[in-house]
Amino acid sequence: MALKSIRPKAREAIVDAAIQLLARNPGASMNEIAMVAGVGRATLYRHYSTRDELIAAIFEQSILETDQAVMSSINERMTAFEQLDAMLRAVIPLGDRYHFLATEFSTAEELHQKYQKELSWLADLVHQLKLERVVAQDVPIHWAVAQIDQIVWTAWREVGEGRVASADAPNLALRTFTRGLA
Amino acid sequence: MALKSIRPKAREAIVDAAIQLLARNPGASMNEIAMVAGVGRATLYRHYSTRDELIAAIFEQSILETDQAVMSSINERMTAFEQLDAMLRAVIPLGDRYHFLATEFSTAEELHQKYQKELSWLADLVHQLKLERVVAQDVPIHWAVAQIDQIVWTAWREVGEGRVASADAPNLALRTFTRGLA
DNA sequence: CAAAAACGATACATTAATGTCTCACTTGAG
DNA sequence: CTCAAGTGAGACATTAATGTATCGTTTTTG
Repeated sequence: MALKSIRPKAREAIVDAAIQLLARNPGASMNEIAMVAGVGRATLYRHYSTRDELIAAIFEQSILETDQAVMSSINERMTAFEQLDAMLRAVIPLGDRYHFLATEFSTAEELHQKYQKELSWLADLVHQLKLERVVAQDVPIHWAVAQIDQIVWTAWREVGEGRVASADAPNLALRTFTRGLA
Repeated sequence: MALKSIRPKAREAIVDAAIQLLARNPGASMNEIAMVAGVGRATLYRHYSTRDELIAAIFEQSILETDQAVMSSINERMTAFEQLDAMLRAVIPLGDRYHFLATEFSTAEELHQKYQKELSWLADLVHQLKLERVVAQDVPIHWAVAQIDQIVWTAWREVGEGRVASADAPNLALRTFTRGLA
């Protein structure tokens, strides 16, 4: 027999599969997740002994990855507009992870705080964008944050389904955010 | 004893409760729905003998209500832009129903066709908006449709949570769609 | 007021998912 | 090669939700 499943960090495969499934369908079962991860259900439970634990891990990893992607793509000398641009380019390829955060699964306190921290970072960015007159003064912060979330998620999905080229997506997203569809 | 539950069309109360719950949490149980509807679980099953049947009913009612709301608010003499404006004003108060459609629960064939019909109506509107140069030519149709969905849903939620006045929401939505947040 | 219809409450069977456990097998490190 | 750790498969108990059925009560209708 030729190649059976190599075993390159089962945990990664599990987390990836879980993000992929749960971002689209929050009710996906442990069984489905294990199958998509190419792993036995027992193995899944060996790594994450409950569903909540798995979700918490995903949540944490999603925060980590998006945070790293964003932070390594921006620097202090950029304007807020440039940061928004860079952030979109960095985050759209991680759209599933990003959206997982936005739909906010977990109710665990510790994770909720990390999530709030991410949110307040976004709110700060929007605040800066207002100072730079990229965003109008009378736009509610929550509204702007919600728009960013949805634009990232939509961009990711459209790229994934082949309706938008991955190179075009960040431009389309940025433009939609600032100037709408006109 | 004073007033016990009057019985004004249990079906309406059930459908309303189901839309309200399922729009936010697609995994809501029949028990929760019955409780929110102020109705015994048995009564719920008397009206809708399976969960799928209930969801189909909600789906149909959501299409009906949004369709009526839109159609009675527009007419042939309006420009596409005016129709978009009227449509947003009519549909934002029905945001939960609208979003229920957008997340597309049911896989039943008949309902799927009705849904596709709604979608193609939207796509036509976007097409007209392009002719009127309200939407740029190079914006993908799916992108525009997704933006409309999300803007309606966000507007409804922000109004529901008291962060935006209901009178302001349609303006904010329309403006975000056409000119972005600038 | 009286019959019929709808209701709430409750018990029950069925199903699907969660979480636990065991056992035989594969892989990798020493 | 050998042994320990990790794995897949599957049996099993537990739990939660679904769907069915019954019974006494309330509401409606005529």
